[in-house]
Amino acid sequence: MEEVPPKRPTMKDIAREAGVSASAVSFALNNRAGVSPGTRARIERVAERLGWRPHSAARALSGESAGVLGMVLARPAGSLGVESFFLQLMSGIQRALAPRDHALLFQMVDDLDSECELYRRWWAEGRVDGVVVVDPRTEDPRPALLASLGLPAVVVGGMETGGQAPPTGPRLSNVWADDTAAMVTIVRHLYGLGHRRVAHIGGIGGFAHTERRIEALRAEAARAELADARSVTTDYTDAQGAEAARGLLAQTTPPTALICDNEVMAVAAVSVAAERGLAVPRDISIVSWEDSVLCRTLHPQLTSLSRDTEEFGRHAAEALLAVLTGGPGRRVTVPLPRLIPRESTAPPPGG
Amino acid sequence: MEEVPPKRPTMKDIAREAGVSASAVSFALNNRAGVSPGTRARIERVAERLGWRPHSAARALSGESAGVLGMVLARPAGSLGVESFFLQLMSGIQRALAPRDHALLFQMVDDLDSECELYRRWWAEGRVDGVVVVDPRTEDPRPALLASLGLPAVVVGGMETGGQAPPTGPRLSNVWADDTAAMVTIVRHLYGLGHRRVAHIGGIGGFAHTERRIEALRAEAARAELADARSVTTDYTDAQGAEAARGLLAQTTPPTALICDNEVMAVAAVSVAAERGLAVPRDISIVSWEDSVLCRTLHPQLTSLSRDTEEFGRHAAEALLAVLTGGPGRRVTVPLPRLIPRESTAPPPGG
DNA sequence: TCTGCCCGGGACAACGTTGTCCGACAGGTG
DNA sequence: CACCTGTCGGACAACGTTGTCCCGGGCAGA
Repeated sequence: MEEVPPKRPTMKDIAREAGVSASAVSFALNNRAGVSPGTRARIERVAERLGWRPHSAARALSGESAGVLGMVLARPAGSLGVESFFLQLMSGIQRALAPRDHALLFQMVDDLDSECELYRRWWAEGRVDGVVVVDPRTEDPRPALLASLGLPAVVVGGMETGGQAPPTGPRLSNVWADDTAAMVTIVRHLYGLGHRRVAHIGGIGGFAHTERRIEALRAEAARAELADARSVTTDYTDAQGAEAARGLLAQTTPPTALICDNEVMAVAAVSVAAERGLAVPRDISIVSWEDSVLCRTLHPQLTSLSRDTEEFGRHAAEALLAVLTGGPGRRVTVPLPRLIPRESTAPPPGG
Repeated sequence: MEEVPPKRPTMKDIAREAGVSASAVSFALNNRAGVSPGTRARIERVAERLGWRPHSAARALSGESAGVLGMVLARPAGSLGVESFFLQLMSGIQRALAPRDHALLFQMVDDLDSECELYRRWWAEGRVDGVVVVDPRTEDPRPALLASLGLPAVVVGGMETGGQAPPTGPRLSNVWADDTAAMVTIVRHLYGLGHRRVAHIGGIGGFAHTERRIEALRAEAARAELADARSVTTDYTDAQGAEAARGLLAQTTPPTALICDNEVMAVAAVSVAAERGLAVPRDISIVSWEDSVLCRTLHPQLTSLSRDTEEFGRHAAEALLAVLTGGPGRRVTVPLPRLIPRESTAPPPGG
């Protein structure tokens, strides 16, 4: 029974022990001039011994940064997939944040409106110094909202479509992956194997990266003279992935290869193929845009696009911290993902 | 170019507009007596119009709660699986927290030591009001540490082993699932199908729930006179899951059924079976302790133990909030998970 | 009409930091 | 010996909120 309530040490405690004033302690511990080396050392020693750390609320209140970044994930209730993407992204963000003494406030909400509402609340409550915005859309209200609130942000996943100017700003950075180039890589891999009818099971329509991939497939198909390279949008779930696969494979001249925007839908597509008596990769090839344990564990192992998502998160955190310290908004492009050919892609039947 | 820096409204602003003092505003907005109904209404109207929200740091500083709960996930770098468990748990926690105006500070670290270090830091910085502790171990330093810091906590996943007293305390609650009963359910399902040689690919040794499941299998096997019901511990990854499955299936009298502590290892086990020419469920039955999209999407679909993880998270949040408001530490048992028989379990060969 | 009481509401301290200002004291110089 | 300059360090306000204290006015009872 530890009934003694442990008191966290404050600067006042340090000042008392070191025989100086509170301001001297503040100067010493913030490495500011105005304190003799001897006193500074003594103060630092006492602080160390007492295990002192600055009280985050007090620091935030006196104008310093709160030391907290926010990240909101808008997902309709109950539609949590098994994508490892977000957990890995967060892992990367935090690995960059931890040494800089910043923490991550994370919240999931149901939709975009709630997300915007939450940004307003966080701003009004002074909770966060900046936010990480994910799942950018082609028509996205968030950058404008955050700019109007003066809340620094980094958009993860790029935002431009067509020739539009990239939405960076004085307090907005942008970290993105080159989906267009990635799609070209995939299509050429399939083309090289002999495929001429390729279809794409995409993610959520209106998401910037979904639209970019659709556009990239269309352009590359036109260039390579592929027939009817169509894209279908889904909500990333296995159910809609399966439904999309069924629709595509039921056509009179079905595609010989499917590109799936995440691994969950790729697995669903494999199941649908089996259900229709099609063997992978003999009768149909399947590519997953996301690599994960799953893709390597399953049989057949899935040909996947592999990117370093943790690294992605690290870049995002760095970009946001740079904006926080007053730097200009910048645009970072992460390395192009690699295509890892495995067992699920092969020449098409009769090819 | 919005160059005007938007100012967040403070109580002072409200006081000025309403023609009262700051303390009157505080009284009115906190529903405390001492303000006439008319003045109260006027103040509330102004606050509403200005979109005022209490500044979290100021509130925290003046002795009120910070409105932040913390959750640490200790995972060795790069061992993030595709388990949807934690994301769903967090989702549930937040759904309970949001209406109570609490936020969740989330951080991932490499190991248990870093986790303890982080609790110390959070405490010293006054960052959190309480923490959610996951992955409890049989020998766990965290409850004692948190108690010594006076930091309220809820342990998710139960902690007792054997007849030990459940570690609840004045500021410690405990939300757990009855793994023993769940294991009994699984074993009886398999026994009913005719299986007499069952093995268990468990999670991380030393984790309380792993040890509980191991013990439960041993006890139930003894009762039902099953031969050699052995358990193997792993790190939850596909790699170790596969290795464990290989080891078990290579025995001279291999088991006819495998119980896997998560879905990733269950999938790995299916692959290993295929690799050895064994068909699921004809030659070997496989049960996954975790249900997810994956288990329903794969072929054969996996017989799984299904629990409402979001509900689990909600219970955890409620229990922690109860402790925060001064309630006694309590022990909550979540509903027993249901076993969902699918295609991966069937009578054993020759059974 | 005077005394006592209750109640609305204002002034002020407190929380733990940071930042500004200014006094004290040491050293060197005229 | 007096003066100036530079540095060390203390006193104090500020941040936005909550909590305590107290004052003044209205009302009831004597």
